[in-house]
Amino acid sequence: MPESAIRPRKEFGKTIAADITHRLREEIIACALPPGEPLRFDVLRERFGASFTTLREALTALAAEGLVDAQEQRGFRVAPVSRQDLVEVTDARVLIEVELIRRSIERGDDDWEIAVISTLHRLKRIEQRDPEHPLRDPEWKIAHRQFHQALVSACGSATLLAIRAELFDRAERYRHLSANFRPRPRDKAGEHQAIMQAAISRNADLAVQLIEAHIRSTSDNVAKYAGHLLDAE
Amino acid sequence: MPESAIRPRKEFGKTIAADITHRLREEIIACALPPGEPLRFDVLRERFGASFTTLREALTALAAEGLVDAQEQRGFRVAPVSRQDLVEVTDARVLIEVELIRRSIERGDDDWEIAVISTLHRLKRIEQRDPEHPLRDPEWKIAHRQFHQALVSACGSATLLAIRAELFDRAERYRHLSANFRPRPRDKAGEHQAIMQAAISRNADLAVQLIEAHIRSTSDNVAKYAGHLLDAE
DNA sequence: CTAGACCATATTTTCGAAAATCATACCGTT
DNA sequence: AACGGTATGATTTTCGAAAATATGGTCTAG
Repeated sequence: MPESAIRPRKEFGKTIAADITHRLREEIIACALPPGEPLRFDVLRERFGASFTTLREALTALAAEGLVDAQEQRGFRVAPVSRQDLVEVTDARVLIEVELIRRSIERGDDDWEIAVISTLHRLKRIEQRDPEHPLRDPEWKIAHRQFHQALVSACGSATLLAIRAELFDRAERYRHLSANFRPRPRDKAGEHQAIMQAAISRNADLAVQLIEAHIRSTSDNVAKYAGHLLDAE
Repeated sequence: MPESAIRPRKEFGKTIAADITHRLREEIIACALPPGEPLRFDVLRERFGASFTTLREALTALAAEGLVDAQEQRGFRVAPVSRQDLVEVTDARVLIEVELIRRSIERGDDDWEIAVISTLHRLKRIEQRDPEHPLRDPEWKIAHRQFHQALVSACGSATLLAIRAELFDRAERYRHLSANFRPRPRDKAGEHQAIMQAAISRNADLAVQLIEAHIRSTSDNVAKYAGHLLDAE
């Protein structure tokens, strides 16, 4: 297969549809496709090199995740943003993440501790490299996601983890939205370190308190520096 | 349009895909399509009279809801059931529903009270008609769903309501699974009445306690009477 | 000048054929 | 007999044309 060796067509999944779902998700989260933007098939077809129906499948999946808004007979658009939605997402994240942290701290074994410690370690390494604009570094984004994922990974519920992951994605889009206007990243490194320590030392109450503050302060920052974008919709 | 006047093709949505998504969801929840059943396109094509790609879109949407299991390159199947999944769904429902009941009781206005009272009234009316096998009566199912929906409808978060709705659907499938083996329905009418009264009188702690017991006892019944089906998978 | 009907165009939605992939049975070799 | 490779049929996945629907502009009647 000479062609696929040059530029593999399917990078993330076995099917083209799964691949495009993944790429579209990334672009929407990163606000490369801005909120509210109409997703016309002609444009998508050229950009992603797939047919109508394949794109349709991807958009349908993303609509179920809340990243795309399907308007029957009138196509799709990137899910709009709003203050209300930001509040709801933040709120839902706190409710669920707090519970999952508690369960993970209660049930986590050695592997869990190792995962928490090592993902934080990697995150800090990457931050040292370029501490200015972490959100623009794809590696930082992945490492950040993996650290937070590791924290709750021992909760024992795949169902709640899936819900948590969707909410995390939706929240990350808001972080990107405000990244261009935020003067300077606040001290996330310190917060992550404190959360890790509370978790590893099995201090559930403290970990929960820190996580909630972490989620809410991020959200507050978005509202503060991207407020004008939230009202415009 | 003579043909569509005879048998309208799209009953639930403007698009055929949305319509089929709806119909497939109903059949899966009702276990007309049994858990684990392979969903082959030839069969679906004949049964629903739609083309490959339209069916694919519907299946993709249901996969995101957790009612269908997509196995890349090897098609779709009805999501399997298991003890573990039942426990997770029950558990997640309690976590979320309890919170939403609290918020609804705190925020609910007159319209909310009226909705709770009237949906329960309708439910009781239907139960009087045929108290034996409520789950086999489509009207009872709708009324039951609407009562529980009304209870949490004033919570103020569309995001959490959407998550709740998905979990409700997944739980309802388990109820259907055990319905054929359960000797007799327990006293749901009384439970619903008590929940309504606690909610209307703004007794949040009591309402929460009753709802949790309601959800857990339903789940326990499923495990008790459909246990053999859960282990077989 | 406004409201409504009508046409032309743009866009989405649906379809079935064609390509890609998987599962199975068969065959030859060890 | 066990194993590995290969051909065959079944099934999924993808494609672009065709149908259905929405959009926007023009004309006419009131």
